Amino acid sequence: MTQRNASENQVKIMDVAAEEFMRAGFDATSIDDIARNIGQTKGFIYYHFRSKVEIFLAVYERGMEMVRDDVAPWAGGTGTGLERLRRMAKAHLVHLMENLAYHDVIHQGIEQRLRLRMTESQRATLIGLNALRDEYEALFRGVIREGMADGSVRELPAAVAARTLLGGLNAVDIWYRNDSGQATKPVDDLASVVADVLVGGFQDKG
Amino acid sequence: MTQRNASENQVKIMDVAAEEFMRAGFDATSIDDIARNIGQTKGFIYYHFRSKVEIFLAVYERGMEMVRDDVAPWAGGTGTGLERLRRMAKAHLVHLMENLAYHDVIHQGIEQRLRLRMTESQRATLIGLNALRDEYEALFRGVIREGMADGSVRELPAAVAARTLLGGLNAVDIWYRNDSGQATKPVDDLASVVADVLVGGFQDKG
DNA sequence: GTCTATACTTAGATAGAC
DNA sequence: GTCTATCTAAGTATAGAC
Repeated sequence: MTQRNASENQVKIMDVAAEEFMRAGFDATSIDDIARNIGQTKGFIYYHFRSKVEIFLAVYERGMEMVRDDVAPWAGGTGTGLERLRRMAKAHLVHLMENLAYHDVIHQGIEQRLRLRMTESQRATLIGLNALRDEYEALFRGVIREGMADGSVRELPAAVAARTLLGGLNAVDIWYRNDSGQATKPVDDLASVVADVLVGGFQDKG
Repeated sequence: MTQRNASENQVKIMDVAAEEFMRAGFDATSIDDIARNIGQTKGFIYYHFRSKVEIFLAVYERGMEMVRDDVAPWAGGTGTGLERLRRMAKAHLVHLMENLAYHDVIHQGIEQRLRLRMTESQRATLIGLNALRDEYEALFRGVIREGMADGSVRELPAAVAARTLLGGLNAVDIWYRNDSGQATKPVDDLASVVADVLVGGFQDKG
């Protein structure tokens, strides 16, 4: 399913499924759990999706497309590579904090463990999603390289650096939800602090 | 089980279980899978552990104790707070790369999803492990604060900064294993690059 | 389109043989 | 101490009613 085609009911199922996958993990979430949380039954779910894995993949795709659409514009625009990198990092963090469940599913998807239990066609879908993910990572690699070219970013291996940055950004989904004390801190302030720590290491101090 | 008391067979089970948990995740790993990989049967496992959750918790504990024992010495010693923080980050990374499976289980444990399906006594064990984890995090917070005091680390909220750093360090376990091209790069070099990116953002540039 | 009833599979855990 | 046989529960998926 491309997200453009998703019906209203499918989106409802994805939203609830994302929350449940975050709460208990993919395996421990039953189709009945998802149905119950919508106030429907199994049959409703199976009418809209072929299997639990399909729901997971749809959530993963939807999440990736949403964050990419939010962050991609910041790769362009004015300023040095470093400045744009910081804007991208912050936009990613704000999106993550406001769509925790989707990001948690992306995180689970990246871990690739489900891959082992997929059918051939589901695996093909996952490969497509991995491409989407690579494309997103490439957005960061590109801006890092532009920063090295304009002298704002110090010399470093762009691929490793991009993964380190994205890993640090995504890891926020682990503790952000677990710490209600932190959650009261305004999203924007918290995103700034984390973005500064993570992007600061890219700066050329020469 | 405290790790001091672990028998040879228990360690063998933990080592194999950690690999399987990494490969397929906790839920999708059966006791039979673990037994088969040791060349034994279910009965062998259940003689040494009461349940699958107990194995998971034991692996989590063992992993946390191992990394703490490796990293803690670097919190002390000579140099500024920033220099010591970098040594800790690098030691953490090297340990992670050389004990991927244990770190992957720690990562799963931190996500707290299993908590929902635990007995009271297992939950109590998990709370103890969370304390161990907090203690480890405090090691980083402490050195960050020392760095702010000696002027090597810029002013920032230590708690958020420590979590951001540790999140970035731990996220390496996601891609390190998935990229055989990177894995050929010497562990030490890769650890240096990642540590520099992550700790660089702490530096006081004033 | 949605619900109910059910078939089927998998795997955690235990009892008892050896 | 380890193995084999078995009980049991849970949950995916489907068929067919409405």
